[in-house]
Amino acid sequence: MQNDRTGESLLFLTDEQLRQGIEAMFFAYRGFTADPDRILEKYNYGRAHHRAMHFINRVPGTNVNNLLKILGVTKQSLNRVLRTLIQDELVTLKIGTKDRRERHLYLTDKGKSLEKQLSTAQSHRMREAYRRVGPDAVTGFKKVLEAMMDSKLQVTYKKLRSS
Amino acid sequence: MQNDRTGESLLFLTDEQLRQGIEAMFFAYRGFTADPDRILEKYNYGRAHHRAMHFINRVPGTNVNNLLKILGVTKQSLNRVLRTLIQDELVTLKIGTKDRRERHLYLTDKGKSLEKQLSTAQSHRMREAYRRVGPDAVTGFKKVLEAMMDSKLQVTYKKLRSS
DNA sequence: TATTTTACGTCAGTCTTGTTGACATTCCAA
DNA sequence: TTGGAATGTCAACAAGACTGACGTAAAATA
Repeated sequence: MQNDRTGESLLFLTDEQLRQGIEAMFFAYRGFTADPDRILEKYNYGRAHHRAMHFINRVPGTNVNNLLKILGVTKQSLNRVLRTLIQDELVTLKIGTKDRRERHLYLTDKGKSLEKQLSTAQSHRMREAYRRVGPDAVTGFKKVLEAMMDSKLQVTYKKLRSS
Repeated sequence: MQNDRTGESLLFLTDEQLRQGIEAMFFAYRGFTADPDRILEKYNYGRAHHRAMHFINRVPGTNVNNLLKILGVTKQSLNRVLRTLIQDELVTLKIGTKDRRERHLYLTDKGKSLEKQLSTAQSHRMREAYRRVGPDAVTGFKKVLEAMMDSKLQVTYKKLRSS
């Protein structure tokens, strides 16, 4: 309805600009997932498999609980995905030595190969986008995204950065 | 594995930085949808309903085909959502006067009210993020998102901006 | 040592949201 | 007048999320 000019330093922010940001997120996320989705389809996997593989690759030897926290799904949901990945020999389990209740997850060579394919496709689009807009825009991009996360996820995100 | 320094102007882009961007998108999208999701749950609606309402609000009187292009789903999938929104009197149909096959979609007052609730919640988070990072970061944020869209969606996005 | 808690797996059932395929209706335009 | 476009709808299916309940092994603790 009206421009929203409540705060002192917010003068540059109109409802229209916020709405544009919302729509940009919506459309960009479609692009973000489009390339991996096409590859996954060929193997009869979905985004859930991609996400699991991504973070197992990122944090090799992670236990199930930790992965659950990162992904934000239930164990039943993750388990279904993990089971097929293990059956297909993309992921292996190792029982913890210190705490034998824990299962540590690793990508096999086959798993690493598919993960590489997926991340290459996804990175390619991001690299192209970065190249077109320049480094300053990239800095801003990441800052806004980080500020949009729930605080718990922000912690998770930062932990991953420093690992 | 190794730093990726293939192109001339890409020296600033490492695999690690790209991966951070990917993870930032993943985590931020969770934040992006979290607040509306909580509201939708109370009404027994899902994200699909939110998206439909958002764009019907944005382009009042749009026909079904146009909405399908924006949303990128099948008509059967959209129809299910649309049917419940019409039953619940959040959306109304008007048969086209020029082409009577077309159905033009509008939000009712009730629909506008819920849409407002949802967009307020979503905007609030984005406004906060913007406030924290400052205007330059916001510009970069939008630039990168736009560059990440499929070219067809980029056109759609720009059309919405100028409408 | 006995009990409780934790980590994990699994079975069963449900929901949302997406898909394909087929078919009917309305109606514009050639 | 007829072909094709815009739309609605029925049916069937799948991915991927959820809840709830139950089981097992192992660690932690009382």
